[in-house]
Amino acid sequence: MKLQSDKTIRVGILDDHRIVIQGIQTALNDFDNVSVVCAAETKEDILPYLENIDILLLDINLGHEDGVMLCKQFKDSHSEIKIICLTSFTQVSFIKAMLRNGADGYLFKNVTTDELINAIQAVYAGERYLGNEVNEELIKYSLEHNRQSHAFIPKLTRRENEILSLIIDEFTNQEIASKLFISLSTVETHRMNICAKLGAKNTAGMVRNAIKFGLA
Amino acid sequence: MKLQSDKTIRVGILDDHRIVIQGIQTALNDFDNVSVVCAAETKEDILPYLENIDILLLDINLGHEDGVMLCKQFKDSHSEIKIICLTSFTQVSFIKAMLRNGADGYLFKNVTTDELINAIQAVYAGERYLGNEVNEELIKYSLEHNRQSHAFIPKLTRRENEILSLIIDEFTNQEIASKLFISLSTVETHRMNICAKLGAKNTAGMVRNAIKFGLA
DNA sequence: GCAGTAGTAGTGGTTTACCACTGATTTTGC
DNA sequence: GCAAAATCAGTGGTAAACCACTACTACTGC
Repeated sequence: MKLQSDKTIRVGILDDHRIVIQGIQTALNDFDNVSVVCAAETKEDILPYLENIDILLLDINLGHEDGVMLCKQFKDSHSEIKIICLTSFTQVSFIKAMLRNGADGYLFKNVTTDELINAIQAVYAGERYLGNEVNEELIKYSLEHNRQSHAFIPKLTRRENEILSLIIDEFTNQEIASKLFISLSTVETHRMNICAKLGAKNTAGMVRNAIKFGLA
Repeated sequence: MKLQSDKTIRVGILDDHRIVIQGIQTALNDFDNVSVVCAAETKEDILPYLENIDILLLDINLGHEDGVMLCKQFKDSHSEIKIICLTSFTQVSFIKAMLRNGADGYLFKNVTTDELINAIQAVYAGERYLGNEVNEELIKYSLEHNRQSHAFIPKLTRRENEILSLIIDEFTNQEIASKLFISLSTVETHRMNICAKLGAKNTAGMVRNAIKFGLA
């Protein structure tokens, strides 16, 4: 299969899921003018190759590393490189963060081969490319401030996490209030909010779900 | 490449990330005796195929659907099917939940092709297979959390276990009394005894310790 | 037959959690 | 610098949990 450009586009992959790397390589294999020149699972492994690739496909969730930060670092050290974020994260906050940090494209991992190739071509040509579903997500977000989106793991605030831990450690609301130098009613308010966020009806469900979601 | 078994193992994939599906298909492509017969992104899409596959590779985070629940549903409706969880979630709570819901294997998505094949073979042969890193995670967890649990696992009576389950399922004492056709005070008595046996001071500690001791 | 355990049930409390509101102040994100 | 989120705090009430007792019955094992 032949692409418009005559020059071969050198693509690098940084993703800690080997299955994903394999999937991308297979998808791009049929295209003569795109070549996967390196695939790495960590920042250290990809660094030596950065100077020899045109486009980097970058995941956000890289085990202990943060793809959002890496995007900025790579763009700072290698300004000529184009970065397409390829991730499972559909939250608008991540899309915005990546674009703010210099990403040239954003695709969800349910991308089709066609769209992946389109994205690579567009970004290589200097355009910005967002996947169809990415655009949909952005539009949906701007229309209705959909806070919950598809957050599978509820996100608690710093204070809520603090109080949740104390609840699980068997402290009563009054004890927590004294410990944190806040009033009883404040603790009760937080407690209600935690319950709601965790989809629980009472203390039992709250603790159960907290452990289930790995928040404890 | 030839596997031990003569019969072709029919594999199905349920994952909402097409790249992942593609990666698995590629990885399994080289093996004659394993065949990916279907790949779906939603529960509805996979349902018609369940009767014709031996092993299902199942993700946990499926957009709006919950893989943990689906595992139980599939096992209930198709008891002969083997399920291997293939996911990014490394939390022990998810591993336990999947195994409790009947999963036969658990792998993280950074699995190698070799290990994926090993897992499929083992599970097809009736064994349970957990990935190396999955095992490491479980060991790490048990070292961190279960210091005393080896020494002392509280023994609850049949009735106490019954009531504990209902408490964890967010039922109030009154609701439990009605459900079991016993009086409120009986439930309260049992509840006090459970608390004492689990070394807990209140509902939060009771649920926490019940899960810690593996009673939930 | 008797001790031990499990299950049941009661009285009469006190303490805590749950809940629906409202609203102020501070911090954070664009 | 504005808007949103987070944090803090209150009223006033109901529901539920917590607690210390006692005590009957049925079953189990020696």
